[in-house]
Amino acid sequence: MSEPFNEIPKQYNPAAAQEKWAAFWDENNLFHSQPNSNKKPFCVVIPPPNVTGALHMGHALNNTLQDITVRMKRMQGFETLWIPGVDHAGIATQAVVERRLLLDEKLTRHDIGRDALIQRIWDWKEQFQTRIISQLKGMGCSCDWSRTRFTLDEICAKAVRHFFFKLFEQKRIYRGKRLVNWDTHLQTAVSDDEVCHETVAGNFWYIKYPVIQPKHGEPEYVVVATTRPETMLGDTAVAVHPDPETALNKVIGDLKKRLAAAPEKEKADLQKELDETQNRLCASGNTNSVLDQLKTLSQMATQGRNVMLPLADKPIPLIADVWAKPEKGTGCVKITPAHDPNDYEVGKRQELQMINILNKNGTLNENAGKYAGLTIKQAREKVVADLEERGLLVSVEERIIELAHSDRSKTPIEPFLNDQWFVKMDELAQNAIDAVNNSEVKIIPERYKKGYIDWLSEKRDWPIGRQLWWGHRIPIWYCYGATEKELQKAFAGRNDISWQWDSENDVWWICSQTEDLSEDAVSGYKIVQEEDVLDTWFSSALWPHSTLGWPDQTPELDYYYPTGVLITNRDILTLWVARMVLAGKFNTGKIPFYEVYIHPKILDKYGEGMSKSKGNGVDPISVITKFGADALRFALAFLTTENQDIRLTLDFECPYCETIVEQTKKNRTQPQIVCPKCGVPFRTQWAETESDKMLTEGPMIGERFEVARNFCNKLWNAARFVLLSLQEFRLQEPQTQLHETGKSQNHSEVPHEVYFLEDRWILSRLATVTKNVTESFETYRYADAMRFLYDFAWDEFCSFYVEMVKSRLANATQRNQAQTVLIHVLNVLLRLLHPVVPFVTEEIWQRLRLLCNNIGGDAKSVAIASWPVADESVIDVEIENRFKIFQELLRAVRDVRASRNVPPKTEITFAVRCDAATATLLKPMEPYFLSMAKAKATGWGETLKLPVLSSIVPLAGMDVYVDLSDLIDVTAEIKKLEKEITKLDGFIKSKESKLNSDFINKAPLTVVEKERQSLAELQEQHRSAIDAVTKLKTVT
RNA sequence: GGGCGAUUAGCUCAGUUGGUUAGAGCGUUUGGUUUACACCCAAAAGGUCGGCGGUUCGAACCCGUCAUCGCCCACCA
Repeated sequence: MSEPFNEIPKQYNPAAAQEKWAAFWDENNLFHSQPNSNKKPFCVVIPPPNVTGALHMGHALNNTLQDITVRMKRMQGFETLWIPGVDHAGIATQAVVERRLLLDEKLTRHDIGRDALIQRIWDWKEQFQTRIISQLKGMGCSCDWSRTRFTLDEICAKAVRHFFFKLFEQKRIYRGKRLVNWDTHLQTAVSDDEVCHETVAGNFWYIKYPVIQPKHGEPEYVVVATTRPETMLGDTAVAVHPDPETALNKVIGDLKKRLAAAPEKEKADLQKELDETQNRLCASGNTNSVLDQLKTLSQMATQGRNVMLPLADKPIPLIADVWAKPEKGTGCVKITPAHDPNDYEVGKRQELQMINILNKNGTLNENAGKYAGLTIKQAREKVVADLEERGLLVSVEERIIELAHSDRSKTPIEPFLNDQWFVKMDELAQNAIDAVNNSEVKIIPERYKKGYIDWLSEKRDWPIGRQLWWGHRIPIWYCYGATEKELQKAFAGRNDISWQWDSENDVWWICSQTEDLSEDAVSGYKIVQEEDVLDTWFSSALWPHSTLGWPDQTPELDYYYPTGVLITNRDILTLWVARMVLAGKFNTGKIPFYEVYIHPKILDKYGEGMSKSKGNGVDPISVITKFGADALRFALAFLTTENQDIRLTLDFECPYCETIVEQTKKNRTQPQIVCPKCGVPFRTQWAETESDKMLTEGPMIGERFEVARNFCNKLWNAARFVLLSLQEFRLQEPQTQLHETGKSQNHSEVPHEVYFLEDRWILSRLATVTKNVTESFETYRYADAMRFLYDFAWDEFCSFYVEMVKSRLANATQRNQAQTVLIHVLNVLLRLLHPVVPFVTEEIWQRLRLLCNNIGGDAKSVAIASWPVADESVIDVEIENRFKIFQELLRAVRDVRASRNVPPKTEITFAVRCDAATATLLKPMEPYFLSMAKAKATGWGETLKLPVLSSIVPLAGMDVYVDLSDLIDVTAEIKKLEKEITKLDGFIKSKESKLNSDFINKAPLTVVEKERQSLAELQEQHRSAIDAVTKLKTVT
């Protein structure tokens, strides 16, 4: 120990403890785990953070909760393994690196090529993996760092290959067309999550499509409406509802129902909508009703009639499809299967041609005829102009439309038809549904189960390809022209190669389970690998078993799998959790984890989620620097309740003058902020330029972290008190083995009389708290556990037990026993707190261990000391109730002191009128009234010689008379008592009426009895208050 | 449009299966350097539990409904 004991600082120094104990745990390999047949396994896999950037408070929460569970399990004697790692996060990571490339060097990925880009992403990944791991270590996470994995490393790659190969062999993988969100600027597909909808001013064009050879009574045109006229070049049909009358009537019926049930506010709008829809049924003047027109068109559609697609000048079919809603627009809709997701579905149903009119860079391609080469915007203008010229434009409406934009490039998204690899979900999804439905996998809180089941129940096939460079490349090679015999010959004797014939494209798909194939693997033909990479979730779906070595039957897989619990965020319950369950079942036949705990979301002070794009994310290290890792963890755990998200109000603090600079939406993304008070600029976490980085960083502060920091310091000081006492008076041979294992195993053998009331009280409370804390942590009720610990440590241990034990420590004959209990309680408390505040507890525990040798058994760290087990035999309700009376009395006396402004050094005297039993109980506590309230008791019991001038506090079952002699203000006393009497009157009246009602017949007997007793007590209090007033009045 | 959650003291939140007078921290007020702690101690003030209706002997809690806020999913020719 570097510090001599007599120099225990008054304030806990988190930075020093963090550094020292992190190194100590590391050197002693405490968190390394290996299969051990003598112990039960407990394994947790980290939700691998994306290597896109540094961790924020959301991660801090996630990992704090995991570490709490993991540390507790380890102390409970499980062979505990927490596997760390990071995720390559395909799209997101490639995008940040590309953006950086463009920003710094004005280059695109096409300029530098695939290999160079990937190299840059690896560099990025190395940088952020290092940062992330150091953040996790800084937080105190007890991961087995020797098992750190990356979703793109060889071990994970091997698992990905095996998974893919197995799916391929079982014909669960197929290739199909799919519309992707195409970012024409970045020239990449982006996921649905990376699309944001923005409202923009747009137009709604009504366009005539001429009917080819209209018969008598048939319309000459079909009018369709669109916000995207240029896409008409890719139209392959116009749709009308097959039975518009029924459909329209159904809509009208629904609207009427909604109208009847709607709140007043919405009625006007609904009525309008209903009127408009109903108008479609009626003919006006000499024109047919909308419905009649649609009926005619619907008939024409069934006859296989065509309309002329203007500008392209080619016939396209009029089709009947339910997608065309008779209540919307003109009731007819143009179908552009290659550029609209809904139209694509129609196209598939109706077997329409799908014409892609776009190039990947967002210009029109040769399918657009004379419009080829124009940008979308140019093409739109030209198309509209041409239509107008030909008289085919009916009208234009202005309209606010929601347009999908790429989150990354902020340019509009184009739905773009692409070849895509899919995994069939039917059976796989069903297995994952079953696992949750039959509670093999338990989702906590249970309400999240529904989302999981609903999502999987759609059984939508999983598109697994991404048009990216960063990721696991799809292990498929294309071979054109070869015969199956040639393939058989090329891969003779290889069971790690499988192939299928793609009849649509006349090509062989060759899938390799292990190694990459060279282009001449099939002699006489050049084979080429698929360019696309796999969806990131394809590899993270395997995380629980791939990290343990699957597909190899490693001892780890055998021992640790299925893992214990997965602790994660709610928004990846489907994308990730569901897929882990289905992949786990598919690959190993087993579920990946028994429990899934979904924790709250971290919100900022405005109630918004933290995200990189908003800039409201906060680096946990910034909080650690200011308050310490323990405070960070403590605060987060304290806020983790079952159904409330965590709102964190964080503000900047000027590093020079400590002025609080409120974080606003405006300044939260700025690299530097000028302190409004001292005028000196300081940097924030967003500092990027050299000059900004030179500034001192202003830490983020928040009330919740202060509270937590204060708690750590309180614990530190309570321990300091114990340690100082032990330094002065070394503990003699302990009377009992209370502190040996954290369990007061021998306590019940010790006669109760040996212990003082406060000893029995604190031991009873400790047992209860141990039980409560354990139960709460085991059921992921973190906030409950924290409350138990906080209240016990602060209010019961520090404010009462430590205070009361002081006099006994000064007494040589009583000292040993007091110290024994003190050490025992502290030891158990440290263990219970250790999972949450590992550093401060280790620091204290190690110091304690040096002074009393056997507090930890064999354990050299509290991290591997045994978890306390509540000894329920010491729970003593009677003692706890008695103690409550003492506390109440003490508060009453203190209150009199405080409210009468009696100087702290002035001793006061008091007497208590109570029954004999209470008197017997309280008499021995006299010294505590003296030491804790500087109040001397002059009498206890039924008959007392009472001081004449006293403040009287009526309590349940007793009255306290505090002698104030010359300090008393009789008028004020009377006033106070009269107020009390009024209050009591109210209570008594309400109780009386309650007891005169049906209550006594219907409520359970115990409740009625309780009420009766309570009334009696109130009446007694009332009586004594009246007496007191009478007495005081005689004095005046 | 579908689903989920929230609304309790000035602020941030607890509140077990319905059962005495609804709790905590911060903030506020008062008084304090009482040999662990001013990151502290002692005490006080502060709430018709979002509105309305219902069930019940009894509702912060259960049911209905309205209002406000947030999140997720789907969709918008």
